[in-house]
Amino acid sequence: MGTPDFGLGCLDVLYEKTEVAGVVSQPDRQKGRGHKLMPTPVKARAEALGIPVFQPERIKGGEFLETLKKLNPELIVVVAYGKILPEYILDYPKYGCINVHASLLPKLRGAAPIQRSIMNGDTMTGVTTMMMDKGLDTGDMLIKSEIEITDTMTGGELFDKLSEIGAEVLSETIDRLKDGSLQRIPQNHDEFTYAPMLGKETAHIKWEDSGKNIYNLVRALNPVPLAFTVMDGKIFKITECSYSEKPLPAGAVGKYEKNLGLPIGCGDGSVYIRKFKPQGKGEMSVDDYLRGHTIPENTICE
RNA sequence: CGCGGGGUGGAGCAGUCUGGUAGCUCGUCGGGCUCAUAACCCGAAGGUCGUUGGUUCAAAUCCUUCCCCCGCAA
Repeated sequence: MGTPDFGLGCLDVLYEKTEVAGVVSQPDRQKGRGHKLMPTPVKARAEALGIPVFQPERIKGGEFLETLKKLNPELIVVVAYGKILPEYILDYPKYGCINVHASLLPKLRGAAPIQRSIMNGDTMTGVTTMMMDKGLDTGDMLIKSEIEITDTMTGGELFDKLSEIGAEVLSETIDRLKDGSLQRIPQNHDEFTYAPMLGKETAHIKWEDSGKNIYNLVRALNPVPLAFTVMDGKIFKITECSYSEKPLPAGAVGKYEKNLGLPIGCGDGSVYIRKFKPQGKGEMSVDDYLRGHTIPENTICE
């Protein structure tokens, strides 16, 4: 069971190592301009591999139980599916339900561990496989793999790396499940943290925050959904920046500096914007933008 | 038919409302100045104004067809 790109590597692993009875993904949603109906990435891959796909609108009710009985799985693997599984599903397979989670549990339980780890300024993260139980990412851990987060890594880069590692960890988990050497390690429930879903306001830059936090937010949300600010009523999505101690009032634009970018004041100094996406435009350097536009000093960003 | 913005030399824009010589800041190339420079001065090249049809003496500009890009939304 899975929905976004993150699950593709895992699906391939399962396809190689097991007999995949079926794939469950979220229903297709209207996406993009013109409300076009787009298949989820996992669905698209599954169809390409010739695996039957199921997209129940709700899994709590009895309808899905019918499907489950028909497929009669010995094991269910859940990778970023996006719905909470009721107990009747968790209890159904002989070998239980295994989840691939993109954090070092018990840290960052929840929906958005990848972006949150960068936003928090963490230097290490990883992937954990676990036996699912009825709590939110609270089950016993199976195999864990760590990775370093560098200072410049973006959410997208980390996403790709973790997605690779996720497939490797799942592969090992499956192997050891088969040879019976898998061991369950309970989580230390006193040390957990949450990684809540990213809402729209999460991406809105709060200029009274520290330069480092804003920098982390910008790279965590790159390439999607991108951290943004509002200047003169227009949205600017920030794609590349740095921070310094140069003092400026929070949210106020300073004088453009050729080698650094456009400074905007924050809680403990200022953030230099080097590249951004003005509303209705593609990504461009601030330098290019200023050839055709003027951003007066002391313009306030909200 | 969900709402909205846009397509003008290589880049970023102005000009469109109120039709009348294709403009700005850069970049590129050539030359000059300088110990020197991403600085400064002089000069040059480079544009079917997204596409189709129409109105007009005359269309980047007004009407029309289609294409493409993007923001919101979901």
